[in-house]
Amino acid sequence: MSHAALAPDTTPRRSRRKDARPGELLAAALSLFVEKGFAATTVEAVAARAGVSKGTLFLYFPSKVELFQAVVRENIVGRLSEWAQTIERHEGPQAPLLRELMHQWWQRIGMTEASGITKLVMSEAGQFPDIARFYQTEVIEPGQALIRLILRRGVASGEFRDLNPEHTTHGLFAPMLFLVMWKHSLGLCAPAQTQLDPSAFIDSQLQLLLHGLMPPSPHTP
Amino acid sequence: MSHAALAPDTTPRRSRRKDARPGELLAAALSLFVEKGFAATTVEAVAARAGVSKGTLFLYFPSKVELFQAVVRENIVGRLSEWAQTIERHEGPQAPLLRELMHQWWQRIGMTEASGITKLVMSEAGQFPDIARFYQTEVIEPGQALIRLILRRGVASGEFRDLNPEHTTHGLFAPMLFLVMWKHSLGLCAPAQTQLDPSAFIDSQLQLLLHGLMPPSPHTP
Amino acid sequence: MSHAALAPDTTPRRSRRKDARPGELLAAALSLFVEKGFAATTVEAVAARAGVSKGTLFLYFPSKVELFQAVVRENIVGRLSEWAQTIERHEGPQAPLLRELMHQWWQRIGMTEASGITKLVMSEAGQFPDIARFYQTEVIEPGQALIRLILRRGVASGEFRDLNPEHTTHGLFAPMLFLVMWKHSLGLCAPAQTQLDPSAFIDSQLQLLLHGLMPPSPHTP
Amino acid sequence: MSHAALAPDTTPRRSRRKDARPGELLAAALSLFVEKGFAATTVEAVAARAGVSKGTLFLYFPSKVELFQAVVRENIVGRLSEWAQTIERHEGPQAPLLRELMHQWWQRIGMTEASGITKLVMSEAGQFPDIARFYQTEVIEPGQALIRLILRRGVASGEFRDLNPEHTTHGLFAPMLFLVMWKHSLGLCAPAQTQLDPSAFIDSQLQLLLHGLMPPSPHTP
DNA sequence: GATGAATGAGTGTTCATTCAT
DNA sequence: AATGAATGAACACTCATTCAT
Repeated sequence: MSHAALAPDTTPRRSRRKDARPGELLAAALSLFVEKGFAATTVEAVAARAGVSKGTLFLYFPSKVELFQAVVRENIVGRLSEWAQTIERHEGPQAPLLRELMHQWWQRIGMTEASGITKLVMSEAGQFPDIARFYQTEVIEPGQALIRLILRRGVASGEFRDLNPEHTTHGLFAPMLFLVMWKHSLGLCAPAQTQLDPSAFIDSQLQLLLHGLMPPSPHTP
Repeated sequence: MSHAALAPDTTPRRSRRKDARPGELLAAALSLFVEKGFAATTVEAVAARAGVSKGTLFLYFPSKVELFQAVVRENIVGRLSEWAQTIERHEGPQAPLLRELMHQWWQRIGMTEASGITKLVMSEAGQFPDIARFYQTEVIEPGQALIRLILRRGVASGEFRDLNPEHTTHGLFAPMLFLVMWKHSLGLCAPAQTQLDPSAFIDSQLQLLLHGLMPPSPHTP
Repeated sequence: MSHAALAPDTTPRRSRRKDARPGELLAAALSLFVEKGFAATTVEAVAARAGVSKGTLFLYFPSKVELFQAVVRENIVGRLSEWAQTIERHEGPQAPLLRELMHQWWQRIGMTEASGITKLVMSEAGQFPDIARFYQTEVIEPGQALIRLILRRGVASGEFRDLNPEHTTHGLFAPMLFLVMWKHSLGLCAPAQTQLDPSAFIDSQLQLLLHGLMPPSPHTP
Repeated sequence: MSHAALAPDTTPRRSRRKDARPGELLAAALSLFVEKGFAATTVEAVAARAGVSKGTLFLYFPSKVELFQAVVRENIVGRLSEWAQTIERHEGPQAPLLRELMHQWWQRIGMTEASGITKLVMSEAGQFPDIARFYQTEVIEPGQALIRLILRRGVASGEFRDLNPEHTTHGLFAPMLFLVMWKHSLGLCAPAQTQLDPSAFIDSQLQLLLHGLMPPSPHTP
């Protein structure tokens, strides 16, 4: 309608929008799936939040299910590599590293919108086994591998006892999972006096776990 | 499978079925709710699995939500009152009681279909506030009250230290929640070597927690 | 179950109830149909109010429609014969008779539950043409005949002018119909200041009509 | 029936239909509501009569009740504002205005399908309080306000006596209500000789009312 | 005769999906 | 590529009617 071609803006509107579309749709879908779950999210609402029509959504994603799967895939990759580097570079005792990582997890994932992805995946995994497999492979297993690496190093240096590594790993995951689910479900309607201070909770759980990991104090007979 | 085919059909058609109906419907509802979640389960499917028509279901349960609540009462709330009695009657130190209760929980809820209900509630609480409040009121709060009672008794007798009761309660719940979510979502597709022995996991978590709860033993040099 | 046979009550319970059943059902149906209309009345509610089971109702009335028709028929007959006698016996001017009859109508029909029948018939007539015909034949036409008789007598004696009798008859019915419909529908939610004093309204309408019926005053040129 | 069969099908399939849809749906809804009443009319039947699917109806009207309200606005409320203008602009005596308006009412509402709406509301107001309140607010009260305005002006100019305005207003409505109920219920099966000429009936009722409203003429001996 | 458990065809309403434009 | 009008298969829930007991 206007003579926009004369303007210096050389990036053509159409094609830039075209490239951006899937991303805008995925972002809209992410926030709605997190907010309302899979069933209660309508494709119309996703399209509206992305500023396109319902038909356009189906141009990029052939069905609601495939949109959901694309959302999960899009938002899972590449979260762990940073921590992998931190761990690899770390020198000194492992306990402060564990403590640091768990608090970082809370700051960067647990307390942010990103924890909604975890909640989403856990909630809908039963209906979408391939999503569960995907998350298991791409997130859970690499995450557990990092933890096991720390534990192995601690055992090797004599800082930790040589306990069952599965139990310890899961024992470290359990409070994080608990916090995520609490935040996104029942915590929403828990009475005020049951409210939870997540950082303090992490601290207390870590203290228990680290104490359990420590070797029997040397001056015990 | 049995030789029953030769026997005349002795199942009474109407009057005697009436007593059995609610149970059949509750069983069908439990398995479908666990399998598909609340929103994705249709009352028609429940009725069909119970071998009756849709209308018949509404003869016994006035709505889908109340059917669900009946399922929860049947499978979970009932157990809580049993445990309340066990706790009330208990004499002696609290640590073995906690251990016993957590293993009973695993045997009677955690490892059964009923644990799917907890997963369902955590997953869909956001969309069905009625259900979330119901579960919070009828299950979570009474359950936490039982735990707090044990903790208080332990503190009173000097068996436990006087730690933050919220953290301890949540710390006891976290592994159970972890097991439930694990079993019903990601665990479904975890590789064999990551499989978890739930009883042993409960044991190890309890050991950590109980150790953390014990007062500094006076006779340690 | 009891030895009631020994008691002196010789009227057998069974048969007496049996004879009373249809009447109890009709009474229950009448009040519910008046209260809620045809569609919104359930046969279950009728049976419950009559103190019998749903199945029993269908023993006496083969369908909801036929129950409805029986209710209307049962409650229409024999209301007018009294007034017919009053009119026949009346001597003297007709105007006070009309006035007396309309106020009696309000006292005996309009303000009582009976006006619900009229409302019911008018409301459902479109769906039940034979009920409409029945009411027309059994109530409306005899009623109009009575009015026409009065008018004819008034004209014969010179008390009334010789106006179109259809218009006058309908003009006398219109305020009664208006009161009935007002009472049973919109009047229910009219604001307080629009409330209507039925007796005063009848008076004012009668005054207009009677004035219109009077012959031109003799001393007018 | 027409020669159109030879012409190519020029009815545009989608985009141009959109403008016509609401009107087609409203027309279908009007005739079905009048024919069967509110409760007995199904949205599916309305859609079918308009030649669209059930879902399409909900594209234009968010609920059955709002469809009904749109029908009322289209067919009745619109007329009221026309009359409001007529009344406002009117100069000279009020009596001919009243006469003109009542005849217009008969031509535009009373004798058309639209009068069935009034009958419907009176019949089903008890079961659908939303509809009753809506009609009361949007039709009855504005209509009465118009009548009261005319009466007030007539009293102010000395054309009318200062009678009870409620009774006079209701007295003017009563014959219209009578005609509507007559047309849509019992009149459907009244014998031929009882048939009513509505225009003449309106005339005669108006004459009575206007005569009653006139002040005692000062120059009568 | 009387019961009440059981049915199944409908209700209004929603929403993923299609397709002519 | 993008639209948005149109669809129709669900869904939870109701209720007149049936029929074995």
